[in-house]
Amino acid sequence: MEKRQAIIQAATALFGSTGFDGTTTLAIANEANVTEPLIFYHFSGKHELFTHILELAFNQYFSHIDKLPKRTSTEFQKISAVIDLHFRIVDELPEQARLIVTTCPAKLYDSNDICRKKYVEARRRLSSYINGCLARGIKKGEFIEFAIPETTHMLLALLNGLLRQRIFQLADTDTEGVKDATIGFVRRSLTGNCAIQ
Amino acid sequence: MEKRQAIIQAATALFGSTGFDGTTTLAIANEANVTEPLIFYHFSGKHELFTHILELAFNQYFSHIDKLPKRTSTEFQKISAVIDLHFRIVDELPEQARLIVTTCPAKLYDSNDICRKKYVEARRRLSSYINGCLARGIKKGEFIEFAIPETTHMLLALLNGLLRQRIFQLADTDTEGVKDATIGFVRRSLTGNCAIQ
Amino acid sequence: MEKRQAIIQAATALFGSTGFDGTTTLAIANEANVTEPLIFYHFSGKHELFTHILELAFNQYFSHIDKLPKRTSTEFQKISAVIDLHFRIVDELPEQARLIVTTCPAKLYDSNDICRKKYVEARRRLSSYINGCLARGIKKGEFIEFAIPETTHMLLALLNGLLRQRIFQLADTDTEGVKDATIGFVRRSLTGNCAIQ
Amino acid sequence: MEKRQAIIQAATALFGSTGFDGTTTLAIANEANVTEPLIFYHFSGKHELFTHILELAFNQYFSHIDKLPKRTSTEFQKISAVIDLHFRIVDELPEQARLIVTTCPAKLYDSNDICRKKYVEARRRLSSYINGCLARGIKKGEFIEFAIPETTHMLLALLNGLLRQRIFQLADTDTEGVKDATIGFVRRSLTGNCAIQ
DNA sequence: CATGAATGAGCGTTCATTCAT
DNA sequence: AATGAATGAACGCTCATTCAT
Repeated sequence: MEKRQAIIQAATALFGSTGFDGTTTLAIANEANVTEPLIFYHFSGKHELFTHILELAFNQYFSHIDKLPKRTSTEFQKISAVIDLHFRIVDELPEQARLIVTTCPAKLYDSNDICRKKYVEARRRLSSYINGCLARGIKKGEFIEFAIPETTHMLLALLNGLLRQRIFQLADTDTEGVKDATIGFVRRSLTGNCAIQ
Repeated sequence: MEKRQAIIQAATALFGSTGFDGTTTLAIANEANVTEPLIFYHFSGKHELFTHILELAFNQYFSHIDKLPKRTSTEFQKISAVIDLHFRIVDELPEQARLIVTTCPAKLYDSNDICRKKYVEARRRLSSYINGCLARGIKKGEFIEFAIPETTHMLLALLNGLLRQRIFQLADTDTEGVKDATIGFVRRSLTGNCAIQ
Repeated sequence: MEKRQAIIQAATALFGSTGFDGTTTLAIANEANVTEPLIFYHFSGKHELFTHILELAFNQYFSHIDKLPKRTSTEFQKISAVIDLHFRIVDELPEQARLIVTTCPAKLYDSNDICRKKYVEARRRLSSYINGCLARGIKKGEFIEFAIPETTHMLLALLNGLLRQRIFQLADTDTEGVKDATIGFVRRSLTGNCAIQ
Repeated sequence: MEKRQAIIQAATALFGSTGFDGTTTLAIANEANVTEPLIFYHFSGKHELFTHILELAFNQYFSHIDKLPKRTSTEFQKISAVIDLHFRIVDELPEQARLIVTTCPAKLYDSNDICRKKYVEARRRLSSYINGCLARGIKKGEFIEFAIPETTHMLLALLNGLLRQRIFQLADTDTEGVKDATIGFVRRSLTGNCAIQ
């Protein structure tokens, strides 16, 4: 049964670095140190294997989202937590994060594809969390007034962009600094408290 | 000679929707209404064709970046322009934008790949532009003081995230509103002027 | 031990409907509600399983041939019995008959194949029975004079053709009528007694 | 274009001796002295190739049936011609005849299969020809009275059986003799004229 | 007896690419 | 400039069979 795990691990790594179409079942078998037909013994095909590991990856991501704080003294602590999560997740689930950002883009135009469905689901969860924070923050007077859905939308883009940057390591800037800069940046805009903390 | 153009157009569309490995030369030929060998007459192979159209796409992007204002009364006008550019470009170069965001992720781990090189180059140009704005803005007192490279890094992520969101159309939020929300959000954080304009 | 029987039954049905090469050991296992390796426990391989059930089928056919009447008042009663047998056998051994006519044709050119051997054996038995009837019938004056081996040959073809027709159900003509028509037809030709009985 | 012919010829021979499932595309390619992918260039797949050559074979058979005499002085001349055809055809179209009798049995239970359809069509044509002869022969008084559809059915079985016997060469009896014996046998039964001619 | 896991060999098929014309 | 015919290499997948348990 550990060979099944080896297949999953190998497939996650390979799909995550060369994409679905760029990865052959033979390459997966070699990477997992098993023979090719074993992949088809444990999974009904290349596509089902992909679907399986993509679901695993997204489920881990979702469970992190679900663990985001629900009660905090300030709403910004929640925003801060969601930013922090998107920095942490790259270290905690590096293979899964890579799998998602590498394989999905070539499958996002097919609205019945599992990738698209999971992407939409992830957006929905995150969007709902952030939206709630912003609405309560404004109501409480913790945040200044701004367009809530548009700001949520923009924050989602920011989180996604940051995640991708870290995964693809396109820059060499110190990451801790970027996280702090991001949190500060967002805090100033949301709260209107322009002091550098 | 117009058949060469047809090939380029077809390849851009197909690579952009199904990725490099997910697109066959036969599919390109059919889409372009030419025969397969003609692709090899005009280009030395599938990879060279891809390289060619990817360079075309990036060059158009670069020329937009180069046209970004160099002299403006405030530095924020430049920041605003670069944000605006990343909203406009999806409408002006939809096929090219789609090509880049769809095909590159599966090729970004190979540091000799054309995708990686162009990505790095794009980052370099954008980074240098924004970095300069921030440095001058702080010096002039237009912006508050913050860590410049980290903020640049974060703004780059934001631009990239926004671009992808529009290309993949994952949400249905009104775009004009998102652009305004983004510009306002960034302005407040950079200038420390927390009034809603 | 009843699982062994289940395998034999399933294999007979499947080989008989899709042929030897068109039937997989997995399909047999599924149809028999056993696991695949059990087939190899009970039989040394797919081919041996086939050989085994083919022999069973032919042996049942042979034992019917052996039970054909040896003493009758007229020789035509024997001819009539052999015709009757080839109508009855389709109802009595439907799976076995189907197995033989479906699987053998693709194996008849290999003269060492079990199919060829059994076919030749069946011909020999039937041929010998009919040949004897005809010879004795002519001698006795019950039949008119005709070329005995050629007529035997033709009668064998007729029996085989009738058998196949019933198995494949290519026509919807009432079968009882066909049997009577056949018996009458053959009687007239053999006896020269042209009256419709 | 002659390579396409070579594929057709090789496929006809191989399908005809080892059946559809027992013949690999590689074997066909080797027999035809071409490479395997060429088969897929000329035909959309193994099955389409099979369908194509099976249709060719049946069409040749049908055109022979269509050339059967329509006006003759006696109806029995037509019956005699149809018997003669089924002896001749094995020499004239040996590969095609072999293809049909070898490959079809394993496909006859699927009523949507091309084999079944062609078999039914062949039966229809032959049946209609023979039925007409019998009806007119009885009306004219050339034939004695018997059940027409049942006799047609039986004659069809006889023709089929004779064809198969010659193709599989199960006996070594002189063929010319069998044909004469068959024609005489059938004549006596149909006409009631019991004299050996 | 019986099975879950595993495999070597080979299957039908597709791919990017070539070449004679 | 353009194509029909052709191919070497490799693909995803299935096969009959084995073996440790």
